[in-house]
Amino acid sequence: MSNKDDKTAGVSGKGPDTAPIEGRVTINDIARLANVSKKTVSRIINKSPLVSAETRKRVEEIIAEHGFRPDPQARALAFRKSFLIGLAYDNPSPRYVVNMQRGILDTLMTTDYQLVLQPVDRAIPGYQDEICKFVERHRPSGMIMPPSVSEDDKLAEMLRDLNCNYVRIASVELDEPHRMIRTQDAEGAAQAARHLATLGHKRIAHIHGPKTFRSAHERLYGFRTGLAEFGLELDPNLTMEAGYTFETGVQAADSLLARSNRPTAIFAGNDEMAIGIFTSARKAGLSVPDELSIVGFDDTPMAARIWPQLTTVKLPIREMGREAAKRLLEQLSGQTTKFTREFTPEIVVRQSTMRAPD
Amino acid sequence: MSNKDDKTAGVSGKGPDTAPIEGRVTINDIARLANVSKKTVSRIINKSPLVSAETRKRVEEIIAEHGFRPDPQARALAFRKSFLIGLAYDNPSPRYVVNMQRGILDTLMTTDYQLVLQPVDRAIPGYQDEICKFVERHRPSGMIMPPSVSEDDKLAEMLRDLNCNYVRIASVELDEPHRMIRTQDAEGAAQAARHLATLGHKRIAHIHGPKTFRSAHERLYGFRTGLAEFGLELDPNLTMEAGYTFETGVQAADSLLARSNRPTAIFAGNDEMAIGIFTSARKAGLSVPDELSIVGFDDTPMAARIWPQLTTVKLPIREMGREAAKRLLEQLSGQTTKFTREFTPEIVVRQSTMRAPD
DNA sequence: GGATGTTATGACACCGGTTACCATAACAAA
DNA sequence: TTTGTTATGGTAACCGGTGTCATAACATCC
Repeated sequence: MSNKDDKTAGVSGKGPDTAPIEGRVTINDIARLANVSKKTVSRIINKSPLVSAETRKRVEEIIAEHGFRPDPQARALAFRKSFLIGLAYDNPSPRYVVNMQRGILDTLMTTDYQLVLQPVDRAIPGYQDEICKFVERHRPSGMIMPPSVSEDDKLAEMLRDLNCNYVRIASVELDEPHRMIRTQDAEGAAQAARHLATLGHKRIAHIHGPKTFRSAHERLYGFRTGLAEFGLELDPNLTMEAGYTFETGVQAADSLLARSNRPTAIFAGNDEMAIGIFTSARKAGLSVPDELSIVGFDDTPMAARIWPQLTTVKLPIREMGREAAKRLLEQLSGQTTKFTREFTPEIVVRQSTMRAPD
Repeated sequence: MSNKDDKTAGVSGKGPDTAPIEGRVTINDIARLANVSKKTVSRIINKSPLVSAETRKRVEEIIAEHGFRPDPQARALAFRKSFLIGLAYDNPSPRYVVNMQRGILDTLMTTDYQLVLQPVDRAIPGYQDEICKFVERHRPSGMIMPPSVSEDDKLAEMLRDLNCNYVRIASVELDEPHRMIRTQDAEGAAQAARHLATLGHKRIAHIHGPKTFRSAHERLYGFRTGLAEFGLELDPNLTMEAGYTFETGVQAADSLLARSNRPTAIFAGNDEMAIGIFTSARKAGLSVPDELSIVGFDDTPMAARIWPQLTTVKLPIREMGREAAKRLLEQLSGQTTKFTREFTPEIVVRQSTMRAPD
């Protein structure tokens, strides 16, 4: 085997060695061909300013010519930092997860970073340790956390202690701006409120998600605010908590629709629960939207497939994933942005809402 | 900084060095504490038989005591193989993707392997190069390919040329047994046929997926076979191709239901298209299941949420992911199983099917 | 003009594991 | 007793990059 790691490269001064390269192109090959030291090539790869323009140009040409790209594994070892980005999530919606992944991958595509998945269960006490163990062991370059994992301040603190970069996606400003992607859930919920108020509804109910989700608070708050703009108040008796799932949505709606003066419209904290309301309404013999208007949140694919199609509030999940990854890459390159990136949801009006009866 | 890489460790014979360990525990620390060489520790990690039982026991105790685990990055560099498992997929269903990921992660959880995602678009010519570039660059330990990526024999060949382990999940036996996870799609489709035939349907239609998906062939074949058991034939005029999506499902169903002697039952190649049939039926003013029975394939969550709930054929996706990863790990440890692991789908009867009218 | 600073570059150890190869001890065979 | 095997463990080089420090060339200062 030829000694590719020839330490005398660039010293003999006899001009570049043009011996053929066997196997993968390494930094040593480039150094040998360019008649410089490994270290100089390394400097160029890492954009160090301590290289003359002349040398840089020459080496860059050789790099391009041979299609050299530094081995991520080797860099990982030397940098004590892998080129992995972790995604820690507990969101139960496949659509949300897949779109988030897609968005992140959109951004990572052109880089050397890889996305690795870290699904967790927040219900398990000490679940944070699992993530930290991953971070300690694999030293990812950063972590991305969508709700509700993002809402765990303790986890964020642990990551900071481990000196691990991260981006949190949440509906409230929980962290420094450069570590946040913010969604204006309250504004989305307010839009839902305005839509229903405009249609003349007065008895309006809200089924919100678990109090452990900040988004549940935000959406409740925004909905209340939106109604207030029309002089309406959200009746506490018509405000129920459910588990962001289909089944709990059915249950909550069953209870609401059994009342003597039942609501004419219900706003659900997510589409899963909204679809549960359809089922409940059917059981109660109520026609949607004639006798009951329904609004969801998320715009899952189901929203457009169910009948009647669900009016809902839409967040650009994929776009958010893209931005989260961009933010993380910014952090990795040392930038710290001053402003939180915000995403405002938009209501998508379909067929599950209409003018209030009477 | 103390010299942790002390070459004299284990030579002095003065008993183990008990100096405190700073930072992460490395193989050198273990070697020093156990009073043996790095190499011996390495042998033990890699289960080499060339170590005495006594030494092994002692070193293993020290490893356990200090919770030492070899650094994946360093091993990756030395092995010229990263501890990543790639998932190359193009399945449009988020549920499928997420469950597959979950299953694979279930198995990988207890190992040092990480899952990285490689979403691709088979429609792009040369998409295989993208995967191969990933393999060349990151040297994953293996790849897992669910349909329809799994059905690409050229890709499989390219991976073999790159000496990359892989497992294919498909509805037909495309490769050596140890590289396959097989789903009995034909049997699932036959169950759908039997179910409809038993309900007395005669004019039965089938909307199958794109011919580029082997599963589309298998399901068509199985459905035909199942009908034949009841002396029924699948009318070519009632057999249509669509794109495995909601929209194409609507279109195909529109055409079928517009006919003078329309079918009394339709079996769709997947749930997405089946749900499209609901929409089409509603447009045509047909009541499901009274006037039209519908059967899907996949048992997506939507199947149980839509009304009437969809009768469909269910595959244990997550379990399949688990097994695929197990297969891959077997390959990596040198085993080659003789038998293909097979999964047989099961029909889930819900409310979208009933006795044929008349 | 010598001391000092700055820039470009290289030598070398190091990251934390691995393999290739060699050394030695224990034990069996000649 | 000598030689040949086998079991065991050690050393050095290596994987492909990085950091630290030294040095040479050149510009700047008093």
